[in-house]
Amino acid sequence: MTRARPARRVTIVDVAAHAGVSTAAVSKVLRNAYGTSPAMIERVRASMAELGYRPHAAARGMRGRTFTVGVLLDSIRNPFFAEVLDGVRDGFDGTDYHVFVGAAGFSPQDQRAMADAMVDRQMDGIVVVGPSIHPEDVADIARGTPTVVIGPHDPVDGYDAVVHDEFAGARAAVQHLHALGHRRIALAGTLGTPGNRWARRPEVLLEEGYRAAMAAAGLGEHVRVVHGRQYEEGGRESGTVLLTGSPRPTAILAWTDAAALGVFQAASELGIGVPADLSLVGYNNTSLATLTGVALTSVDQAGAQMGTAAATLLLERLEGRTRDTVVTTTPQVVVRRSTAATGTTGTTDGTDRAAAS
Amino acid sequence: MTRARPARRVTIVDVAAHAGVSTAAVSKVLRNAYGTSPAMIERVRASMAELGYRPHAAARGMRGRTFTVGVLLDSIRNPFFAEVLDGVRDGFDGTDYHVFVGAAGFSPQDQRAMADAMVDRQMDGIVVVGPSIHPEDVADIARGTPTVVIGPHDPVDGYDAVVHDEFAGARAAVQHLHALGHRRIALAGTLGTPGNRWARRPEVLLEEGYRAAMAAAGLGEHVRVVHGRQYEEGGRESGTVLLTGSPRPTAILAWTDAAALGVFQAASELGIGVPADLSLVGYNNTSLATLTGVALTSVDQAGAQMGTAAATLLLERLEGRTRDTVVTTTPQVVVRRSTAATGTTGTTDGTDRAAAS
DNA sequence: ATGAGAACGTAGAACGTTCTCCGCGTGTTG
DNA sequence: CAACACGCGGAGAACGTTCTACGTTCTCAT
Repeated sequence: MTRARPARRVTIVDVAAHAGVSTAAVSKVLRNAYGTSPAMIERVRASMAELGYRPHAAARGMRGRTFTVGVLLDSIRNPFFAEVLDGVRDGFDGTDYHVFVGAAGFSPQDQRAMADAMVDRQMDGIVVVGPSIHPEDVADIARGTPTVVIGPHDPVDGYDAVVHDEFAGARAAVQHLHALGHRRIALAGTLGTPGNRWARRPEVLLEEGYRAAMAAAGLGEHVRVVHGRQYEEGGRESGTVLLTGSPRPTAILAWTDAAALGVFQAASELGIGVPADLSLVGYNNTSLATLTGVALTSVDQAGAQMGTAAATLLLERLEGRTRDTVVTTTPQVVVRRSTAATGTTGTTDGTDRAAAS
Repeated sequence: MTRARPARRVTIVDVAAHAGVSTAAVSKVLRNAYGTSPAMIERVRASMAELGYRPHAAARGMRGRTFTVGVLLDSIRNPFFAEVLDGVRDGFDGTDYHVFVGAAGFSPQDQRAMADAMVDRQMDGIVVVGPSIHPEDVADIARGTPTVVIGPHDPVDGYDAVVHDEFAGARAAVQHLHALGHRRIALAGTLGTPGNRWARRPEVLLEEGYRAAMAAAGLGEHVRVVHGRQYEEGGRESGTVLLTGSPRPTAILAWTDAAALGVFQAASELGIGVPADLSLVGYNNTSLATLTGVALTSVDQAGAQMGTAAATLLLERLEGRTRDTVVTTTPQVVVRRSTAATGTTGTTDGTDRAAAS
């Protein structure tokens, strides 16, 4: 009513007194546990509403659940994560769980510390997105707290995973480019985060898929891979290397939309037109792909869907499932204006000298 | 050592037993409170290390602090928030506090619910970034939990604020453009989030600064303002409106980098070159500004610095300060390649017919 | 009527901290 | 030498839940 004093918190005890029942009864209503009559539920609910009761999460944490799940990632800056997060939030919508994000930074120590912080705060579940943090650490944490990993394809061990079929995604991209007549299709890849110990990271599968698809299309001799750093700068560096090399590729698949934009930048600087002289395919189909008139063709990986899947898996774990489960999502090439058929320009020099990575 | 059984948590009791002291003593060491000898501190510390003790945040929450602060924002997607968050994390670096992000979405109800969730989890402090959430709600929450608001210029009431001088920023942008010879300088602004009840939101000050600067430069008759929606789409719509109107502006100041990219897109679609036919200035100087060869001139608002300032203010509050404090950061125009002097192209038609907003 | 269950509620002990007293030694002072 | 202060450490009561036991009452077949 009046905003008055600092207003001591309304507790279960207050509600119990007001409703004329025991605290245990109130607790039961709260958790809709066994042993409550409709009449009592009604009365308690009314009291809770009237008093404006809100459960004290910390106190809950001492006994049971905190109704909190943590999403652990390296940086907010990655637009793909935004999609995943939306999916996770969606997946928990309608439940009593709240989602908090921990942006841990890139060092393994910091990431481990963040994970510990989540555990210390009695979070009920943790979603690790992107191959942050060491796999052993994940297994370690999963021993105490239900955990879902989004990204790496390594065999799970006491936790669940949501993965995307990068192998198929790379294949689809190569096929798309090959269908347009491209033969010298290069990959701007990455070696991944230093210190990362996952073996089967998304980038690894993507490269395997690329190589396999090239071989299957009879383009094995045109395989060309450059490993760059993260984000735009990495893409720009890789792009420069690829586009100043000889023979120059007519198409580049980048392992990330951001990297693709970096390649685009390198191309502009070299006076190479996209898609006239170079077809460019990104990966993840984030908002970057549609930005700024680039209209990047990109492989969609349905980040939101992956997030929702992670939420569902976590909820199942919280319900008691113990068998490790892996969910795989499938890619889809979204064609925009950064890819075009070859031969639309005279840049092709006919020679097709091979160049392996 | 051995990873062994599910490993019951190491508690203060275990540490006490191991060090041969009371739990109270351990607690004192933990909080470096009064009444401890160097010898005892040493012994307890050793035991904590050996046993791998980590404080149980939920239990702490029942009594004192949880060493947790929450950052409340609408969406992770905003790259400016990424900068702010980095600043906040920086500001808490070296302390025992951990930072968690709540992405609440755009509805006032959801934002309030998120704030409540943070309070329920006994977070020690809350940073509200961007004019999310109602001001009355903020005041309400601040009554129980130290709070810092980043963005709006409304008078504070029981909390602290970090604001940026958008008035000066807009003025600097206009001056920059005017110095390049531009006279028909338009503003692609916004009406802000619907349902938002802050009166002096950043956009409002920005528009005021724009109008004042135009007047001061004797360009009052060229003032032209369009209010669009959020992000790229909004910028694109506004850009289309402005660029198809007559007389067409030779320069546009957008209230956000994303909006500026939208304007850029609209310009491309209309065959209007940047900066040849149109000079474009963004706001916030986020990573978007450097992306994709756009090389956007933008007004830097030092997001990281704002975040750090917020952290500092919060720490001070937690130390006991009660007087409301406001920190203001100053803007700086970062010139890139989206602005150029007029007259470099023949598009100028000489007529300078006025057009008020 | 009687007893067996089911249905409904309650008491009270955790959970892991913090923090207010309280007491014990050991000087220090009048 | 009594009185007192001070430095150090401990006992134990919170904090707001959950949940296991355990009563009590009701239902219903025998």
